[in-house]
Amino acid sequence: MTTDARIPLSRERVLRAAVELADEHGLRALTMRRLAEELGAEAMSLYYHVAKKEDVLDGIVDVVAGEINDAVARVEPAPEWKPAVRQRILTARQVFLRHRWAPELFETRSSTSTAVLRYYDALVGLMREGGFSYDLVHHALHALGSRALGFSQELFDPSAGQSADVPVDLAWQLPNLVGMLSEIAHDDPHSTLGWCDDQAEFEFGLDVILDGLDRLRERG
Amino acid sequence: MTTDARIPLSRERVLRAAVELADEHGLRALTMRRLAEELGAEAMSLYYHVAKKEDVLDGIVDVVAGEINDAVARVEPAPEWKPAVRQRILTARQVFLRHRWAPELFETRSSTSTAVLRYYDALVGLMREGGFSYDLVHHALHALGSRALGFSQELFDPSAGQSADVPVDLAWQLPNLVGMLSEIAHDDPHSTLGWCDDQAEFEFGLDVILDGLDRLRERG
DNA sequence: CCCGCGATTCTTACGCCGTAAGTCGTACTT
DNA sequence: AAGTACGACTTACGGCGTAAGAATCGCGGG
Repeated sequence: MTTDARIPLSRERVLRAAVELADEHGLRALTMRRLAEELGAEAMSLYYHVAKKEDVLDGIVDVVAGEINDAVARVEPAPEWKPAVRQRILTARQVFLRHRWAPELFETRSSTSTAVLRYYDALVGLMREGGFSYDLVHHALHALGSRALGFSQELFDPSAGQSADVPVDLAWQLPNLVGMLSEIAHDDPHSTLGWCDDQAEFEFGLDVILDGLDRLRERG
Repeated sequence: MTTDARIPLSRERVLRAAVELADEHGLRALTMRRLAEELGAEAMSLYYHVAKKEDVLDGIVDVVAGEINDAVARVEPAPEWKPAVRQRILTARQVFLRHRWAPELFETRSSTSTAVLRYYDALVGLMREGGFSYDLVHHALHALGSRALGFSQELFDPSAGQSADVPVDLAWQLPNLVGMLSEIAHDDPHSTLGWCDDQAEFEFGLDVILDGLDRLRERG
């Protein structure tokens, strides 16, 4: 369909098509049949190159993590740990902006892709060089959570919680939220991601954590 | 099945059974047919009380958020904002420990449950009383992310990445990770949750953020 | 040239899933 | 006693992941 049927299938081709399909139509649209169709093949043919659908999902996580590693490899290293880590994470984030379906997938995979491990390894190295103990690095990774990889799931969309779709009687029970949102509303430009999860908010949260970690590092 | 078939179905009974089913067998096991079976009914009978499966998922998120609100309502308020917020979040966390499937669901729902809104409203109120501007509260909620509700998804399980399941040749490429994990391994007691996401790590990350926010608040 | 054989792809089929459409029993109203 | 409306049930459809086996392709040796 998308490409010539002459080209034989291969694990790599399947995974690339899967990423493309998810990019264009979302994770829900990524079914074995649809994926096969996109490759000009039948669903069962994919199973020669891929164990099961879970394998495809693990695979595209690895593909995205590979893109991240490629991207961070191209940035020149900063001298201090904090800008270095910050830069690295923001660069990784760019990849997630190209693959909006990826965060959900990264968070639900149980096995960890080797590309992700390589990413974390380099991050640990950066912090070690910056004077962190292994123990503090470990805590830091937990504190950063998904932010270490460049994304943060937003649990609720404040801009969607505005007066429009919340019934008035409920809004009366939410004085603080309503107050906050009415004050926020008018200075909010369009964001990088759709919601309120824009670049500025991500960087704010990231800096709060990095600054906190830096203080803990100084105290030794 | 679980309860007497005499009791008529109702939205509430359906949702309660759904929570119970997810608690016992995971989200994957929560299908309309299985849920009906658990209630001693047929799958299609549920649709009189519930619009569609998505409605069930939204519903059980609301049920869990309700449990959270009940739980936090029972804690006596602390005088200062930081222990108050901290206590509130750790109390909410207890509820997620009873419903391990809930984080995944909370993060993938698009519409926000009213119970969740009420939870956030109270949290905003606490921080406002503590001297936060609306603007800083807004940033704070983004910085906390899912931690505001009491959970944090772990992207990779460091303890699973130990020598056992990572091939040796790969391990050689991950010197920093291997170093960190070998040092961490022996002082790690059993955790509250299964993985490394134990109570201590959650509290560490939470305190890093709360301390950072406090400093920003002081600076006005 | 053709033949066999392994590598790759396709066909068919099964058991799940969510749910649309229509039927049936029962209890209350009049 | 008949009508009615609510609540549960039956049947059926299309889509999913994938098990099992048949068909096809490409290529090296007789």
